[in-house]
Amino acid sequence: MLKVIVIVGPTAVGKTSLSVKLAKRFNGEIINGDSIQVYKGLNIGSAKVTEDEKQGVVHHLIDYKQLTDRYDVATFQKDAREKIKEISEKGKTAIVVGGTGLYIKALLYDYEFVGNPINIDENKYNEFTNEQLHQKLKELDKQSAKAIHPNNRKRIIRALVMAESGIKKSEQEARQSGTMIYRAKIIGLTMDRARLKERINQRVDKMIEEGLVEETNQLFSNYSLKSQGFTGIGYKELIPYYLKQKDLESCVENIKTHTRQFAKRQYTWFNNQMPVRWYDIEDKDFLDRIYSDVEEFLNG
RNA sequence: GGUCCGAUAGCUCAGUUGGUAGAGCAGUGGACUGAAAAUCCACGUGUCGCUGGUUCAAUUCCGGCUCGGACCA
Repeated sequence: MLKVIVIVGPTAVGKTSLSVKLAKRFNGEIINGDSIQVYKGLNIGSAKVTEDEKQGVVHHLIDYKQLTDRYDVATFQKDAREKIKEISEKGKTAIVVGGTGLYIKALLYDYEFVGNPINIDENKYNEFTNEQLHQKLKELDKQSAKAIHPNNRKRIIRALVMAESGIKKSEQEARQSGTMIYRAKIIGLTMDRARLKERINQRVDKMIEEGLVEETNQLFSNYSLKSQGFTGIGYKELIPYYLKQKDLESCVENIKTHTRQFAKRQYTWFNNQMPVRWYDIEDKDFLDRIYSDVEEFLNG
């Protein structure tokens, strides 16, 4: 099994900075594990590493998709696994860093996505209520229907489409063992929640100062507002401002709120879905502890 | 100075024909297998501004006060 170092944690906690430090110290290359930073052009709002911050460290799976491209877990899983292989073969350390829980989990575990991504035409289901769709799924894939809440329309439809195409979601999942296919050292970065909030607010204000509005105005005038990349926090909230439907202040307030809520969901995921070893960045010796733990991991 | 309106959850507000109250948002916890920065679920006790009075009982009715806001001077 290949070894991989993984850095996770809520947004704004400092994953990027740690990743570069580790890469430099342990001869590593970084693989982005973040669903929004893969997009070209989403720089300020996605808090993407700058050239300066990279300090010469090689970064993968960043800036490699057009805004209008679709992107999904399966693509990430495939591409990231390739990168881990390549980096390992060079004798270097693969460091995955990102906040997208599902992506990281699908990468590390034996999640299996068969076939090609299905184009889902949601309009096809417009005339049905949640209850009706759920009922329909119950007939085609009872297991999945049980696992998905009736109000979670998006997931019900996904499972429905899969069942109709001949691959039951529940069966696809049953084939998996639920074990990791890498030897992973999962580092979780954390800090006091109240102070993280404060930090998030400051970071959003800084993004505005650094020209997030200019960045988005540019992008919005060049790409469809429905582009997948614009579902990212920091972008979708500024669309109403771009369309002159809302004032800037309230849009910025929304960015802050959504970022906080996102951070909370990230905690829920990383606390409950993966074996994360947490390090509090406010402990004076957290870096040293990480260094020695990583060293032990790489030598062990 | 006078008149009127408002004061209820962190915020915006609803409500109680008198029997101590509930929505949205925020917040907290949780779920998560092809859009995941997405999607979804659960959780609502707060001196009902303060103070007197009427009443078996007042957040609700009456008086005074305080603080907002509007209007008149």
